[in-house]
Amino acid sequence: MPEKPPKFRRRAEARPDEVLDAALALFVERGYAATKVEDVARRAGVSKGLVYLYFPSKEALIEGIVLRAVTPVADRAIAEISSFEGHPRTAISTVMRFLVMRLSDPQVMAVPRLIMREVAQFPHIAEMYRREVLDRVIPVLRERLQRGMDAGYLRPHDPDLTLRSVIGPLVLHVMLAEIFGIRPEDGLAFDRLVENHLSILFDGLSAREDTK
Amino acid sequence: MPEKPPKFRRRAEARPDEVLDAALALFVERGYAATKVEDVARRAGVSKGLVYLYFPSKEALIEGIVLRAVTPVADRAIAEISSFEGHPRTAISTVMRFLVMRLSDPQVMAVPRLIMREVAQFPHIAEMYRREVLDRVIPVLRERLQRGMDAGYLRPHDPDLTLRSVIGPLVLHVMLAEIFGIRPEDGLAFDRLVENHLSILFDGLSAREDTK
Amino acid sequence: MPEKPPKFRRRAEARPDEVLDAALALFVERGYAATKVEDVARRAGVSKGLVYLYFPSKEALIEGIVLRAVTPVADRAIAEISSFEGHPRTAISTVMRFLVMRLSDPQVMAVPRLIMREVAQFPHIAEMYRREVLDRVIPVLRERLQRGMDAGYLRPHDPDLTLRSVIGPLVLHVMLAEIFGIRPEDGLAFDRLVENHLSILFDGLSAREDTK
Amino acid sequence: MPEKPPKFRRRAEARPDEVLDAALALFVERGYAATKVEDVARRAGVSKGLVYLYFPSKEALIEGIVLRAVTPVADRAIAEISSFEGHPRTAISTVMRFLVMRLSDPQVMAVPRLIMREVAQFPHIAEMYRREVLDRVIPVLRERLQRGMDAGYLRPHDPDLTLRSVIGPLVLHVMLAEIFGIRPEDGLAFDRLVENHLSILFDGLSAREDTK
DNA sequence: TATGAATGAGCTTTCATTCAT
DNA sequence: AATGAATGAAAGCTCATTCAT
Repeated sequence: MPEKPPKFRRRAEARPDEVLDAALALFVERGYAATKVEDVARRAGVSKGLVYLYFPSKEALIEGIVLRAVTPVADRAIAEISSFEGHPRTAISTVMRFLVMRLSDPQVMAVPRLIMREVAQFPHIAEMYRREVLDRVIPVLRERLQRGMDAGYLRPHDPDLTLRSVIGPLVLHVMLAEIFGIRPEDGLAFDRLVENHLSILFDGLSAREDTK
Repeated sequence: MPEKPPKFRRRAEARPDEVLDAALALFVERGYAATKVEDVARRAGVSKGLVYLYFPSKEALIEGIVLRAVTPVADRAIAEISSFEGHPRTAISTVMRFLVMRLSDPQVMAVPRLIMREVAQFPHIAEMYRREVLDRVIPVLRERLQRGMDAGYLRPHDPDLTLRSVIGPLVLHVMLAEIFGIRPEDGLAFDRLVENHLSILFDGLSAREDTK
Repeated sequence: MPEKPPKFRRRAEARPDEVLDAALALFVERGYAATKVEDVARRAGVSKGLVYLYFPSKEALIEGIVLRAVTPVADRAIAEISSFEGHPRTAISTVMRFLVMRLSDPQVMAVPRLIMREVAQFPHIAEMYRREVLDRVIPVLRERLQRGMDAGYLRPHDPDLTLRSVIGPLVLHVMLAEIFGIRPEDGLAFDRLVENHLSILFDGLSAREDTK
Repeated sequence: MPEKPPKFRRRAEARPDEVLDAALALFVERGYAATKVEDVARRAGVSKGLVYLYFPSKEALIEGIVLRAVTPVADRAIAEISSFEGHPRTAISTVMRFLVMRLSDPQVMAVPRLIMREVAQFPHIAEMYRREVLDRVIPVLRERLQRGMDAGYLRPHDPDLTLRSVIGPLVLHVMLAEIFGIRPEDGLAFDRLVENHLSILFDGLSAREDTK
């Protein structure tokens, strides 16, 4: 009778994170619905029961992933936006480049990818995301646009709608790539996207009449 | 016991459409996963078996909805974009206003709402949507931007990336509203969104140096 | 490839009862907790899913069993008690003998056996049993005792407590037999129990002083 | 950081009893099935593992509770019954009043409450209860009834069946109260129950013909 | 002694799909 | 063309029990 290997390995502190890593990988790979809790457990090298020791439900896994990943990014983005004085172009450009740099790390990109694919299914998580990210980032961004307008740097506009013009293209770019597989020939090309977008955003698409 | 005759017998050909209507309503109301085929049947006033007579699977229902709704809109948008000559601002503005007018009809809006919520779950449908809509609209739009650039109406840019700047804000606006419940105080405010966006898109956000 | 036998057999009307019969048999045999819904289905010769077509949950099976079996008996007992005039001894004796006759049918006895074993676990069912049986039988019995007392047939007593003296011995007899396996050598001996009990109940256990 | 020393260290020997106390409280509160071993541990202020050090299984907890509580009562009841000479009415009345006094202590009452609710589920425990209590008390009681009959104090009857008439009402009274929530308006009213029952038991319910 | 992280068999319930009628 | 009874695979979750520490 061969020796059975020890069943246990105590790593209480690391475990929840390991489980979350496994879940993230699988959810991105095959989607939330198609992933069984047992798969997550197997991937994390633990038993099904252990997953439920740390997370009360399968849905809590997605919640945990999003919460873990998203808050720091939001914090950073807010800090970045707020810190800059002067022309908002600098602030927005910096934040956007920072975001893009972070997103270029596939490990990091996995989360927006997941959010994009699944969040709409889970009102609970959508709400959490709104609370943790959108409700914090949007006001800061809106206020920054307002200040830029008040200071005469930006043309008059509705800041609440303008922020859709600021962020929307980035969101659509990721959606096209992740959901529909439509991306530039040289990959995600985040850098080029941002440069192209910022140029349009601030200077407009129209050829200047005086330079025409 | 005399048979109570139906007042008038529905033409059989209308049936699939009625099933699709019922499915659309329910999918939007409670989501695809939470909707049972039996619910769809009941709502359409037919039996479960009949649904399967017209559609081979539950997924085929979503497919049918998207296909039915999306192709005409794409056709129309393509025609619109292509037909305009001169400054592309006119073409893009017209298409966007047309889209927005259509989307303001809740009946029509239901479909993008559904797509937004569910399409990511179904690679099959995502692919179909890409094929039927994106692969047809994107090239036309790209080419129009290219022409505008060639003709000197538009500043130099990468048309492939620029179209994200054109469409992205609209997509984000709908997402914020539908998924996260974030919308302007006066409702969806599509008109104001489009005006604000078009102004930025073509003239930029920056105050003109010469007018400063 | 051998012919697969037809999967279906349509007997919609009989099915719920067949399922209940199977459930009753198994619950009595091995207890509620130890019986899987799948076992019930197999015993009834149907699929697991069918059970859930007629009964929303496993617990609903017990509920269904009790409800089906118990209401008619309660009805009959009430009618019996109410109908008799004169000395309540006759009424009570008749009812008790009727009950005992019914209980001697193992098919019928199965239900009290089940109630005795499981009902305490299910507040929901206990409540239903109280509502359907106890709340209907107890007032009738109490009132009968009261009338017997008013008419001078019975010595003064508290009818509410007395009915425990009337019914209790029967209950204990069944409990001893079913739960603890303690029963007279000649089996359940319901008849002898009832005669013995009725004699004590009405005439007392004490030897009459005047006959001593 | 200095260790906060426990005020006094519980003697290890008290532990099993404390665990049993916790288990009893929880089993009565929410039932055996709904109580997790971990709950018991927490309530007892020990770890889950320790419970298993003292009791080999969850079922052993119930067994321990019943065993601990029931033997002394049985012993006492047996002694009481045996000790009395003369009219068995005195013996039975005394025992019954003693029982009732004990049962009025909620701490004590908890055990019959538990037995009533759960014992039927556990053949093992039912058997133990039969062995420890019923097999010891019943013969004594039966023999006492027999002696009372032989001595001419009691009318002729079958002592084996009569003891059901003696004990049954008490059992039913507790069942109605505990399982179905049916009890006299002034609470359990054990005293009144016993007086009412003893009067019927010995003197019968019928009005004496000669006093009528 | 004492802990509590870890296990995993087991069970209820759901629902898309089938097909006899 | 139409029905709806019947199927059964599939998956989330629980919790008594174990054992490395």
